[in-house]
Amino acid sequence: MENKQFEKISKALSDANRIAILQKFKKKKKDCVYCSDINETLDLTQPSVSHHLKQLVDADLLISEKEGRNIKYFLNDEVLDAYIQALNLLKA
Amino acid sequence: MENKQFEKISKALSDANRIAILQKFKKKKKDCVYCSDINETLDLTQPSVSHHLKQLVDADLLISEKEGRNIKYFLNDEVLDAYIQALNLLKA
DNA sequence: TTTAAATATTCAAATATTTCGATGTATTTA
DNA sequence: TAAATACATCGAAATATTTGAATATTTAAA
Repeated sequence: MENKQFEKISKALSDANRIAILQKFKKKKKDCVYCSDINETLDLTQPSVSHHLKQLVDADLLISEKEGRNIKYFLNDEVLDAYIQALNLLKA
Repeated sequence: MENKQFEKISKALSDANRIAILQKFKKKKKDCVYCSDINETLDLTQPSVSHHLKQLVDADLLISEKEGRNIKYFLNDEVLDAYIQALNLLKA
């Protein structure tokens, strides 16, 4: 993984609200989470949530999929694994 | 690992200069790196390098040890592993 | 014990990020 | 087609981060 992508992912992970978003995937026991769910959970306005989701998508940590007027998000396990691998390489 | 610590580590990892610092540990094939080495490598003034090193130490990614008027840094593998574990938990 | 070397701290400027109100766009429903 | 719903974008304010010049501190050497 390129340093630039590593930096971008780290930045995406460096905010309490975005961490909370990612943790929703674990708690839900479903593989997708809806934008509206996140809007309800976080104590932020809709534009702020939209901004945070965009950062996660731009970092490729989340994959978004349109479903009518809703948006579904999926955790991108491949990118998460690649990030973990890059971290493991630091220990070499 | 607490979310707060996870956030702090992610933030520490979200800067190109700090990533370059961490990669010096791999490249050197030695387990410690001196402050002066990093000052020579990075294209930044000494106070800026000092600031970045402080962030890595504050996030517990680096352990610092005084040696005369020099400072030696060690990579904190335990914290790196704990961070990796927290990332793996996101996939659950 | 003065001087030099290595690193830290302070302060301010530049830049980036976060947040939200207002508004725009797309899609569904009435 | 008009209204409502879900989400995105814009613009601005508040806040945080990055950077370096100046200076302080600590330790070693002369």
